[in-house]
Amino acid sequence: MEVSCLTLKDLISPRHTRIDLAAEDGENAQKENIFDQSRMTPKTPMKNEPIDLSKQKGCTPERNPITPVKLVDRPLADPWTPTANLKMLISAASPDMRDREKKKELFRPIENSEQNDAFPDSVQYDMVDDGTVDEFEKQRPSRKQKSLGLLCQKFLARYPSYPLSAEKSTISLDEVASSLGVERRRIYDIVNVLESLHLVSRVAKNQYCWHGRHSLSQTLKNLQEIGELQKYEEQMAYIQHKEQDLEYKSGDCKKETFPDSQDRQLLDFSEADCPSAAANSRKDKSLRIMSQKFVMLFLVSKTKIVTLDIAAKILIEESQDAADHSKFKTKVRRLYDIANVLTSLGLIKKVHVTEERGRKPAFKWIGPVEFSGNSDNPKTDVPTSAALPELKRGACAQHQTCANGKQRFARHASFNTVQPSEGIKRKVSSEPNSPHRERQACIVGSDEYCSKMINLAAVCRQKMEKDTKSKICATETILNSSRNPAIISPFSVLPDSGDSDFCFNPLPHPVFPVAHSDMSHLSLPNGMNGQVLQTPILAASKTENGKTALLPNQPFVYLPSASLVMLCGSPQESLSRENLLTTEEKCNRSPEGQASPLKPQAAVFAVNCHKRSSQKCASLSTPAASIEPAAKRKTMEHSDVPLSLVLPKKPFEPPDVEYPRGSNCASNVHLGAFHLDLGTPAAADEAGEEDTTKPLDSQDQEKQSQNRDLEDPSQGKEHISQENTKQPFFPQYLYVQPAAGLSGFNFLFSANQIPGAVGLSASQLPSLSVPCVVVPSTALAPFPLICSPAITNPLSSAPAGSFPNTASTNFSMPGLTSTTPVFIGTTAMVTPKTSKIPSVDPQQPVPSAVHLSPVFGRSCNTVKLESPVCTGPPVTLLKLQQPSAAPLTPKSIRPTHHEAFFKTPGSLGDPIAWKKNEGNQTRNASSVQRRLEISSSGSD
DNA sequence: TCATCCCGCCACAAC
DNA sequence: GTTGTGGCGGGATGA
Repeated sequence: MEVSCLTLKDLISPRHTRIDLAAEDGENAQKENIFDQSRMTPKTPMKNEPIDLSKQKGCTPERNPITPVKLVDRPLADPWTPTANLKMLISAASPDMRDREKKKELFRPIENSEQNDAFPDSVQYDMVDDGTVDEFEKQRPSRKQKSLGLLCQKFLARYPSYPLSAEKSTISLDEVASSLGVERRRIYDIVNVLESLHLVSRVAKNQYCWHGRHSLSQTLKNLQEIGELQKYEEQMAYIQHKEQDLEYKSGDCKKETFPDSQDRQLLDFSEADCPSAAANSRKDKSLRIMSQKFVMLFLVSKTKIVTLDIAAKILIEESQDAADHSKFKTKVRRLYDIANVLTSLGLIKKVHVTEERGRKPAFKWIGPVEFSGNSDNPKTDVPTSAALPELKRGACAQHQTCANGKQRFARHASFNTVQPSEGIKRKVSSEPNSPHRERQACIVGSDEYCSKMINLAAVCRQKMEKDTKSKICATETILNSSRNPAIISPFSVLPDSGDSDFCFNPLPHPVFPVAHSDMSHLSLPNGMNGQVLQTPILAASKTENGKTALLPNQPFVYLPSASLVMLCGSPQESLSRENLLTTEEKCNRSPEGQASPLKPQAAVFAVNCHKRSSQKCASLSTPAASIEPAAKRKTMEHSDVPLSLVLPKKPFEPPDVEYPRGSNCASNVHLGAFHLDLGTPAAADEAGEEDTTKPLDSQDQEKQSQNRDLEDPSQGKEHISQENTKQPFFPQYLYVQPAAGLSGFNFLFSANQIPGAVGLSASQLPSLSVPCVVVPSTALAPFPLICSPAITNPLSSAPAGSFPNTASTNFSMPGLTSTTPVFIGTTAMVTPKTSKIPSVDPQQPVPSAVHLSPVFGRSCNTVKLESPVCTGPPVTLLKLQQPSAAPLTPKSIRPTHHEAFFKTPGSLGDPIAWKKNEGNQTRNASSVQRRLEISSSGSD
C-alpha cells in the first residue's frame, strides 16, 4: 500500500510536474504537455474517458491529481502502442525530457512512454535525427525503469488502495497498457498477480475490476490457512534440508518423497478431478496460482522469508513438473515476476539469504502477518463472486466438481498437503464467514487445487472441532500419539489419516494444558499442530489427569500472541514430563532423548500449529509452533534483508528427530512425526498417508530418529542445543516473536534462570513478584504475557480450566501492551538450567528440558538474525526450535482472550496470525533444525 | 559470471 | 478466423 502510495505520489507528481512544467516552462515542456493533452483528447478521446479512469480519479486523492492527467495520457498511449516504446525512447532522447525524467526517474519509464507517445512523431524523429539517438539510448529507460515492479507501481498508482464501493473502477487492459506504455502482456502479468490477491477481478475481456485492498486481509488469511493445510512450511523445510543434504552429498537430489506427494496432489488436483486436464494444467501453472502459492509460502513461513529456489521447487513439485533445470529456471522467472508485483504491493521485499552455499535471493514478507477482522471484511468488502475472477471463470464450479471427486482425497490423503475436498469447502462455507469464505475459497483456490485445499481446511476444521468436542479422545489420541509416533507425525494433519481424518485434533486441545477452551481454539485443527502441542503439553497434562490442565510442569503459560512464544522448562516440568514420559515410555525418553526432542518438537509444534489453519485454533498452534517459529520469525524480521540461513546440512529430520522423549513422549512422537514430515515435507501430506497410515513405521522412525538424534552427537549445532534441551531441566524461557518490526527476540526468563546468560539482569527487568524475569520490552518485541502454571492464578488467557494453576494474576494486566511483555513464571518452574535457555548462547546446551528445552536446544542454534527490521543490534537468535513437548502450547491458549489482551499491534493479531506464526514456526521448526542464520543487513 | 527479468513468440481459449 | 490470455524461455542487462 504504502509503496503504492508513494508510487502514486511520485507518479502523480511527475506528471503534474510535467504538466506544470509544460504550462509554466517553456514550450519544450509544452510539447510534452501538449502532447499529452492533445494526444489524449484527440487520439483517445474514447479511452480518455474510460470509466475506470474517471472513477479512479475521483476516488482517491491520488487519483484526483493524477487521474485527470492520466486520462489524457492514456488516450495518447493508445494510439501508440505499437511503437510506443520506440517513441518513448525517442522522446526520452530529448533533453527536456531527460531533465524532467531525471527528476522523475522512477516513474520515467512509464511516464516517458506515455509522454513520449504524446510527442509527435516528428519531434521524436527530429530528436533522433539530431543524433540524439545516442543520447536517446543513454536515456533510454534502463531495464530497471521498465521493470515489472515499477510498472506495477504505476499501475497501482492509478487506483485507490481502498476504493469506495462506489468507486470500483473497471480496468481496461488496453488502456492501461497504452497509458503505461507497455504491452498488454505486461499488464497481464500484473493483473494476474493482483487477481490472485483479489485486488482485481476479471470482469470481461480485457476488462478487470479494481477492488483494492479491502479483501486483501481476508485473502491472505485464506491463503495462510490453505498454506498451512498444504504444509508448505514443512515442505520448505524439507526442501531446505534436502538441499543441505544434497550439498553434503553433492549428490543429486531428486525429488524425494516430498515432491512426490506434492506431485500426487497436483495430479490429483489438476488432472484427476478436473475435467480438462489440459486446462487445469495450464491453470496450475498460471501466474495467478503461482502467486497465491508463493504468498502462501510466506504466510506459512515462520521466518517469513522465502527463497526463490525453494519456492520454485515447491511450485515445481506441486505442478508435477519435472524438476529439470529448465523448469526450475522458468519457475524462478515467473516468481520474479510475481515478486515484483508483490513488492510493489508492499507485501514483500527482497532480501538475501546467506546459506552455507552462499547468498541466495529471497523475499521477505513485510505485509500483514495477522489478519484480524480486517479492514477488509470479506463479507462486506470482499468482492462479490462476480468480482472474483476465478469464480467468474467458473473456477469455483470446477473446484466443486473436483472437490467432490476429491473428497476422498481429503480424507485419505487428507493429510496430504492439500487435498481439498468437499468437506473443506463445506467447512469454509460453514465458517462464520462462510459466504465469504466460499468465495475466497473459490477465489483463493481459483483452481480446483485451491478449492481442494479449502476443502481440506474445512475438513481439518471439522475434525478439529470434533476433536475439541471429544477432548477425551484427544487425550487418548495424544496418548496414542505418544505411543504412536505416526500419529504424532507432524504432518499429522493427516496423521490419523488412517484413523480419523484428524487425529491430531483431539490432541491439540487436550494437549494444551493451558485452557482447553482456549486451547481448543489453539489446538491445531490439524493434527500437526495439535500433535505437536500435544506432545509436550499433552503428555504432561495427560499424565496429570488427563486433564488438559495446564502443564503443571510448564512454568509458563503461553499466551497466545502471534509474537510470543514461550517455552517453559522446569524441573517440574521434567517431572510432569516424566510422568508423561512414563506414559510415553514408548517415546523412549531416553535420557538424551528428552533433550533432543527439541528440534523435532519445535518442528512439531510448528507443524501442528500450521495445520490448524482452518480453525482459529491456528492461534493455538502458533503458540507451540510459535516457540520456534517465533524465534525464526524474529530472526526473520530482524533480518529483513540479507539473511543468512544456515541450514544444518544434516537432514534435519533425524537430528531433529531426536525426541526429547524425556520430556514427553508425545512430544517426541510429534517430533518424530515431524521429522517424518520433514523428511517428506511435501510428502508430509502423502507421508501423512504413509506415515500416518503407517503409524507404526512412523513411530519407529521417530524412535529411530530420536535415537539418531541421541546418537548423533553431531547432529549439529542443533543437536547440541537440543541435547542441551534434553537436559532434564527445561529452561524456562519465553520466546517472543517480535512483532513485525520487532527487532530482537524476546526471551522470558524465569527469575530463577540466569538472566545474566541472557544478558538481561533480572533487576533490569521489571520483575513481577513472579519468579520470572521480564525482559525489557524494548529488547523484546512486544509480546503477550506468559504465566507459569505454577502461578496460581490461571491466566486469563488460559482457560481457567486448562490451567488451574496458572496464575492469571498478571495477565489481566491491562497495561500490558503488546509492547510490554509480561512473563510470569513460577520460580519453581524455572530451573537454573532454564537460564541457559534464555541462553543467549544459542549453543549453550539447553537442558533438555523436556518440553521446552528441546526447543532451546535447537533454538540454541544460534540464529543470527539481523533483522533489518530490528532496530536493535542484530540479534543472535537462538532457535527455539522446539518447543519441545513442553512447550507450551501456547497454541492451545490461543483463546481469543489472549488476543484481546495481548494483541499487540503486530504480533497478536488474529488467531490466524497465530496460526500463521505457528505454522510458520512449526514449519520452520524443520528449518529450525537447521540453523537459521539470518544476517539481515540492516533493516530495510 | 550470475542474478534478474524484459520481451515477444506462440499455444490455447474464448469469442 | 480473430482476439484474448498467458506460458514460456531466449537472451539482454546490470551487478
